[in-house]
Amino acid sequence: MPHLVVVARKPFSFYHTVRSHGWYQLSPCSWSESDGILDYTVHLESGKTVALRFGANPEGVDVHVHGRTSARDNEQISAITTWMFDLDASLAKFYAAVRDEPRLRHARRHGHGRILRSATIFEDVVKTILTTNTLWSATKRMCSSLVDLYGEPTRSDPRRIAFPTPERLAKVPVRRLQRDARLGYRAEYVHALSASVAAGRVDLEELKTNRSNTHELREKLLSLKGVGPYAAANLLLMLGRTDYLPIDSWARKLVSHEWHNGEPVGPAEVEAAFSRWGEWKGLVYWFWKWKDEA
DNA sequence: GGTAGACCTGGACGC
DNA sequence: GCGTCCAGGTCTACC
Repeated sequence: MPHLVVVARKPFSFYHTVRSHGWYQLSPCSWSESDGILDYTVHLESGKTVALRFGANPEGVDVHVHGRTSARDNEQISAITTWMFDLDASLAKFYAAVRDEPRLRHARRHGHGRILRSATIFEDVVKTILTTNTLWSATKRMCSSLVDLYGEPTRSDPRRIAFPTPERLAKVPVRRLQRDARLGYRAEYVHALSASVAAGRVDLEELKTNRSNTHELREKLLSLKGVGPYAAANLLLMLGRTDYLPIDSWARKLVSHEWHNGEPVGPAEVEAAFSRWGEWKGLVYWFWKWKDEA
């Protein structure tokens, strides 16, 4: 079983990066709290599907690979690991910006600032669409259904399944996505996105290295059906762009209890609460220690 | 540009 | 167990 160590820029916390948001609960991720192990299955450019086991390492991330891989596969696995855990991220400016904020005193100590990603932007966009207008339990169910029904299993263990490729999902009729995966009206969005990516009309992976300003990137995300202001801001954060707030009902609830005595608030109040943090407001919101959890 | 209604599902609640 | 209501973002049609 090949074993890789992928080096992280310090400070880095494997645990807090995995737990940075709910992605670790979404298939094909599987997290063991007691062991501190994140299992993940991924489809490689070589056509192989491999099961990966991520764990903490003093230098960064330990990766155990189940299955035979070539040197080139291992290079891709290292790159995927670096991307998923944002190991190259430099957070010094963020820590400097929040140094005097009591509610973010924990940020540097915990290595906060990284947000767990999937191997591909396609997977993250689909998962984000599945978080909209629904309960978290339904998001988990829809995600598991997509993986179980249309994902690619590894050769050695049929229970280890990678997230379906755009090509695979593009071949599934919308009605089946609605009926079998029970995506509801989101089935149209997922199908259209998959078809566009599979046909080469939309290149999501280039967003990983896109140097455009955040506004242009946001416009590109908003052009995808099913991606609105909340989903775009969420995806921007995952892309390392921290100047938009993912304002959903949860954000409004937190801000309401933090600064408005539980009175209902709208997007304007959420914006106002974090506007002073400028380019960092997305990260500040994400890692803010709320009154209720203090 | 702003707003209302539809979209679909799961959970809570009342009967 | 069944029916009803509501919450959850985004899209489309309309003003």
